[in-house]
Amino acid sequence: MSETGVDLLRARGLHVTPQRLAVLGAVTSHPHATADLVLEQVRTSIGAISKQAVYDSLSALVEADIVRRIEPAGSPARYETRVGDNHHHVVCRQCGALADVDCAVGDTPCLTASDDQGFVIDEAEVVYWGTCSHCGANPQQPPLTTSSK
Amino acid sequence: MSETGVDLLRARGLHVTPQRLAVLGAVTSHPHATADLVLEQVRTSIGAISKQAVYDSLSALVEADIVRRIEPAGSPARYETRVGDNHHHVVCRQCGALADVDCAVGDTPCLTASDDQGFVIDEAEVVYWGTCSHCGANPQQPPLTTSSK
DNA sequence: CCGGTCAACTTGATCGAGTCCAGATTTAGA
DNA sequence: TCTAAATCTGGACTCGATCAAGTTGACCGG
Repeated sequence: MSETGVDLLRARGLHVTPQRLAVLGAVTSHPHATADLVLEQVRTSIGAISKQAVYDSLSALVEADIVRRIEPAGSPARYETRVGDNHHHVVCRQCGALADVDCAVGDTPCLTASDDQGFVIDEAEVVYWGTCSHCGANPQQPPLTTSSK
Repeated sequence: MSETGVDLLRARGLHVTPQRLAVLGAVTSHPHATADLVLEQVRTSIGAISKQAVYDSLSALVEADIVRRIEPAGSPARYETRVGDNHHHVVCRQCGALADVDCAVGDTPCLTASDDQGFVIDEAEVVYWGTCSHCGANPQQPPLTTSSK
């Protein structure tokens, strides 16, 4: 609990600024947040911040392995603080909802391609596509991205 | 071999137009092509087509399960004609090169998440990240996306 | 063969995510 | 405190993709 973010930043040799702390806090309290949502959250918490500062802070945090960036097809980039564990994601085709799932087999079976084509593989990313429980129950009423506006 | 594309389109009840045939041909002869590359290729083959028609044709083909759309993070969408078989992709972090790989275990081990969070999963997409043989050999000289232009 | 109907195409504008740039400000360490 | 380096601001801009209105052309029935 004493990992106040300050420690995390200091440990990486990054400057400690209110903006970065707020960005880190926003990502922590809103897993899978988009850059846009982070911007809103940070503005709520510290009053004002530029879009540029958010992107830069997020990039710095990703670079420092403090947060992880994920980009499901058809969605803007999302950020989460869970790094290091080998978990994957489920995406709802209808509403875009995103949830965490642990790796299917526990180990890392998917990290070994049968034929690596000469590539040196360092990461396997798994995205499950399907329908969330809400959309499965209400197939006619997509809760998001309706043609409003 | 007699699947001249016309048959494929007819079988799905789609109108057969020169534009769609050309788009399908471009994707067939250029696996993993971006929409932009398809546009170029089609213009070379039939002279003129609008960007809109390319996107529309590609969407129709994807909808009809004739082509598959893949969207690696940080890249524009790419299209390929291999549908039905359960293969995945390797992406080079440096140059963005993309190659096919078969599923690691042959079956579909990755299609079963340990905890589906209430989602009904219908597809598992695996993306391997790494370095291609070319970039591994020339780490200092990224062959693409240099600051030209 | 001929026309009718509706899908498909064209043009042009728009949108959203993300990046880049120049300049002002702030931080860390001695 | 002082200095160099890193960071933040605000706007313009790129790129991929989509929307909207109107015209063209493919398919079907007569």
